[in-house]
Amino acid sequence: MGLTKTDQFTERQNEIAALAKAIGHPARVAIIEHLLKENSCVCGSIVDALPLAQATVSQHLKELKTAGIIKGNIEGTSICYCINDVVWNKFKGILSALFEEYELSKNKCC
Amino acid sequence: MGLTKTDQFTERQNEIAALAKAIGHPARVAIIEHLLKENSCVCGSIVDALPLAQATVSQHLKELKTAGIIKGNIEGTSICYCINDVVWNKFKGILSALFEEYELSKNKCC
DNA sequence: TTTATTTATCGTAATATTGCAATAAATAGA
DNA sequence: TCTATTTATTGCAATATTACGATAAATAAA
Repeated sequence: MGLTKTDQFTERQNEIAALAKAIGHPARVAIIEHLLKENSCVCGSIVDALPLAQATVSQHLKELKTAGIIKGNIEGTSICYCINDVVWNKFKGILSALFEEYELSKNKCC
Repeated sequence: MGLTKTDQFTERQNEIAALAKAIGHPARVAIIEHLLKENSCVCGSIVDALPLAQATVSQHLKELKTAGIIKGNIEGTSICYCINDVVWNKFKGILSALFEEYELSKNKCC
């Protein structure tokens, strides 16, 4: 119990869920927004921008990285984070398709 | 500890996170997909379509309802569930804006 | 080499989520 | 009223998430 039955769902369902879950926390949304806005995406600037401890931010960055949404490049002592183009576009595509399905469905019963 | 600092983030960040979190589980993605596909959206048909116990499905439905993504109409002994048009479109809009921001950002540094 | 800077990891506590069986609640129909 | 059907809720166990201080690891600079 307490364990999601991943193998019982389709790959697409698990994929959407994993990506959505990754941005399912305000801190991680804030990180994404920051990466979209700022020129610099050095880890430290993200930590400064968030109202959380460095360790906590690092943990959120790790989750986004695990989901594939962001990637980091080592730059001396610091790390430059940014959105992962491929995954981000895939995410966009998958969600667009989902929203598109809704437009096409005419069976609104309530 | 262990409690998300909701008040430290913007309304938009919390909004995106809450909606994303709601579809951040394969079972709930499956429910959404089912509602998009099926004519009937009676609760029982959703339970039959998912590889989970009735109580578990009911719990997932409650979460989607709490997030506002779906709504249910009582129809005799059963309940007819469907996507909440207003919230779904809002979700679409918010995410489209987020993806749009990425298109416009030219500061890909890694 | 030593020190400072930057980021990741560990350990821990509090809380949340997932899942199910059992049971309750609510209504339709006999 | 009694029974069957349908959905929600309760109670519980297992696991996951969130948060932070302390500390480790890795590199730059003195």
